[in-house]
This record gives sequence, C-alpha cells and structure tokens, in this order.
Amino acid sequence: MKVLIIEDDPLHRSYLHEAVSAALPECGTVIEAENGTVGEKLARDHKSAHIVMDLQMTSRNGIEAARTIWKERPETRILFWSNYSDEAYVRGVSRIVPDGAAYGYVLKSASDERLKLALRSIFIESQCVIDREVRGLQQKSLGQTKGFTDSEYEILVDIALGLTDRTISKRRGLSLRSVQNRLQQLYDKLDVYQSVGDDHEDGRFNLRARAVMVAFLRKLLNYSALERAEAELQEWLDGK
Amino acid sequence: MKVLIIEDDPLHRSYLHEAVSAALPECGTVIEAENGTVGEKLARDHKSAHIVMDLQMTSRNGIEAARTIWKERPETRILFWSNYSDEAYVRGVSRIVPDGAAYGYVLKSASDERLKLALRSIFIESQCVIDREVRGLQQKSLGQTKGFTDSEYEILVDIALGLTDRTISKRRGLSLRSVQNRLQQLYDKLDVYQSVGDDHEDGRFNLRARAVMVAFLRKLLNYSALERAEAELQEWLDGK
DNA sequence: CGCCGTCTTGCGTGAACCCGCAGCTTGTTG
DNA sequence: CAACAAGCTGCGGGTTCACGCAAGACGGCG
Repeated sequence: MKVLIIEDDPLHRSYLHEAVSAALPECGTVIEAENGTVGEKLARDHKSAHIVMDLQMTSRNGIEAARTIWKERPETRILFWSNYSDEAYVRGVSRIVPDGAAYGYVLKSASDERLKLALRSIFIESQCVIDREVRGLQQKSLGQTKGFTDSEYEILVDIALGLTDRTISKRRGLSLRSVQNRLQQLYDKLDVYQSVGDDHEDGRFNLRARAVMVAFLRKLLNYSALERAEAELQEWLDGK
Repeated sequence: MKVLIIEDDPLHRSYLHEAVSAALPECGTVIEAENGTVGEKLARDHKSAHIVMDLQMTSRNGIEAARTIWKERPETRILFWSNYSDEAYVRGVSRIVPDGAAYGYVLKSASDERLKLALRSIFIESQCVIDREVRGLQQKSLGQTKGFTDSEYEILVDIALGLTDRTISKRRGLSLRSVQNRLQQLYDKLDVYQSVGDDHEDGRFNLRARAVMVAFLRKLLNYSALERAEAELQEWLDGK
C-alpha cells in the first residue's frame, strides 16, 4: 500500500508522515508533495490510491487538486486534513466528491488518535469519516434547513465577484428580475437588514456589499472559494 | 532573559521553542501561549519584554494582541512569525508599532538560520528585522509610489464593510461628493474598468463590489483586517 | 380536474450610485 | 505675491439597484 501526502507546511508534513507510518504499519511507501501541483503529478505517476492532503496551499488549492485527481481516478481515497471548517470549504469539497467515493475530513486540531482512526477507516475499511464539527455544517449546507440553496449560494458568489445584475442574468440564463428576486431572498437569509437603531434611517448598509461581508464573516465565503470562482468567471468571459 | 511564544499551532509552537532555545542560549525561560488572549495575559503577568508570535490565530488575532501589549509596554520587542505577507497584514502591523520600538517580521517559510538570526538581532541587538519579501510591500504601501494612500485604504475598507456613501460621509466627516471622489480614485488605482471586450458593453462590473473583490485577490484585504474593521464599525455604531 | 405553493418574468418607482463640470479652500513653490 | 497642484464641496443627469405588484408557468395533492 502506498500513501501520498500533499501538504504545504514542512512541519505538518513530517508529522503526517509519522502518523501514517504509525497508523498503517502495512503501508510500504509514503510519498510527499509540498503543494497541489506536484501532488497531482505524483498521484498520476504512482497511481496512488490513498492520499492525505491539506486544503489551503499557496501553489495550488487542495480542492482544485482533488478535483483533477478524482477526475482521473474516481476511486481514489482522499483524507482532507485542514485547519478550518469553513462552510466554504465543506461546500467546496462535497461539490466535487464522486459518487460512492470514500473520503474524509479531519481537522488539524483533532487528536492523534482520531487522525489515526480516520486513516485506518478510510484507507482500510473504505469508510467515510467526517469530523463532527464539519458534519454539522454539512447537514446545514446540503439540507435545506436553515442553510443556503445552491441557487442562493451561486448568486452570492456572483455579487462577491462584482458582477452586475445584468451580467448575472446572462451568465445564469435568467431574467433580470429573477436575479433580483434571488438577491432579495439572499438578503433575507443573511439578515442584512439590521438597521441597528431603526429610529433614524442613517445607519443603513449597501445591501449588496453588506451581504458579501456578512457571508465572509460567517465563513460562507473564503479566499480559496473566491479564487476558484474568479477563475471560472474568467473562463466564462473568455468563452463569450 | 525570558521569551514568550504566542502561537496557535502546537507543532509550530514546539518548533519555535526549540529554535529560541538554540538561538538564545542565554535565555532562561521560555513561556508558551496557544492563542492571543492568554498571550496578552502572560505578557502582562511576566512583564515579558521579548515575544515571538503568529499573526492569524483563531481566538484572538495577533495584531489585536500586539496592540494591547504595546499599549501597556511600548518597549516590548515582538517578532511576528507569519505564513503570509499579505499587504493587509503588513499594513496592519506597521500601523500599530510604537515609535522607536524594535520588532521583526519573518515568514514561516524562512530558513532556520534566518529565524535564529532574526531572534538574536531583535532581542539582543534591538534591531528591526523585516523579511525581504515583506519589506518590498512595506515600501510600496507606506510610500506613495504605486501604493494606496491611507484615505484610499480607509474608504476601501468602508465599502468592503458594506456602508453606503452617506454613512461613510458621516463616519469620516466628509461630504457625500468627497466620498465619491475617493471612490473614483480607488476604482482607478484598482483598475476596475477592464470592460474586457470594450466592443459591446455587456461585460461590465459593479464597480463597488468589484473593487472589494480585486483588493481581496491582491491581498490588500484579508479576513483578519475585515474582522478588525467590523469590530471598529460596531463600536462606532454603538457610539452613535 | 381544481387548488396551492414555488419559481419566473414584466412594469414601474424611488433611492443609491457613478461621474463630469465648476467653484472654493488649502499648502507649496518660484 | 502669483501660480499651481491637490483636496473638498454643490449641482445635475444618466445608470443601476431594491422591491412592491401582478400575471403566467410548473409540479404536487386531494
């Protein structure tokens, strides 16, 4: 059995190396990659079926790397080992995981025990292991309960990118009014209407910009999600 | 001599501990704090004059912690040890450093040698040590060359927070038109006018939202800066 | 089939935004 | 002092936004 480690930080990388060796004595070789780009390459070269990787790397985002890896070999098992449980990450991951694939999401703050347990569960037993904290978000975000619809999330990203209503309508194939409907719906859910002291109307926000801000503070958006969205946008702009 | 380490990540913390011991044999005791809050407290209790700390901690931001520490004892020497050289961080740090204080900014990607050298320079020689990469940003951001004025940065933050022109004008004591002047100036510098194919006008952006987006992509803004700005905003809103 | 909830679309209005033009106040420089 | 650059301000108008109102489209359910 071969395990590929994709992780930016040298300290974390060697820690992972050790943890993998300890948790999986049957593991013959452990390979290391220091960013997403070489990670993809090594995964291809070694046909490695077992990967532990960080999200948030400078060179190439973990989600990007995972997407191309899974595109080539959907049965690859990936354990995401991340510092954060931002809803943006969780949503990004669950958007790209292939049907029936075994994967995991463990926080770096988890104990050694939990990490090792997750390693065995995923790589040996082919089971999905999602950190409890992450799991909660996933329920909320995918289920409709209290969370955001895909269409709401979509338009949130679009205004964060700085598109006009008209441009959004073209991109998403909607009428101008529909776009604005979704925006209202988004403003509702994000609770942007706190006029603070409703006595005098001066304490008011620019709804569009404010929505992006609170989404960001709530970790619904983060840098990597926006970076990815920007790339998609440029692609679309080039295409037409 | 006592050294206080303030760092989220246990691995990085122990690495730092070791590096400090190796670089400063004359250092008697090394204290560790796992977030900004206890870091502040320990700094107060131990009257520790030498601090190494991370920016970007979950509990309490490094910049916040440094500010209160410096407010109490401006002669404290602080070495910031960070993963990133975002202009937002650099700007945030240089905004709070007291006159004549010795401090440093070293990236985590720096070699052991460089870290140890920086430790000695700052704590023994009272010299400022700024990583080369960071230094470049600092020049640009503080000097007027190619960078952003304080007033431009200020209004950038304000629209990122989601304030209306009117609210900004009240907050900053300007007329509505002046606010809009600064906005124009900001849009210029951020180069928001790329109408892509200028043949047909469809590829257009919402300038306000787009400005925030490109500033974010350029690391002019980041989470911690916005978090801080939001706190200040709430303070101001409560005040009146 | 008829009723109802959800989603989409068009129209119209008032507000906010973007910005050119022009007058005024500063601080700087020859 | 005159001249000039830089910043603040008011005015006016063209555009985009936010949103209420209302008319259709689609799918489930009795």
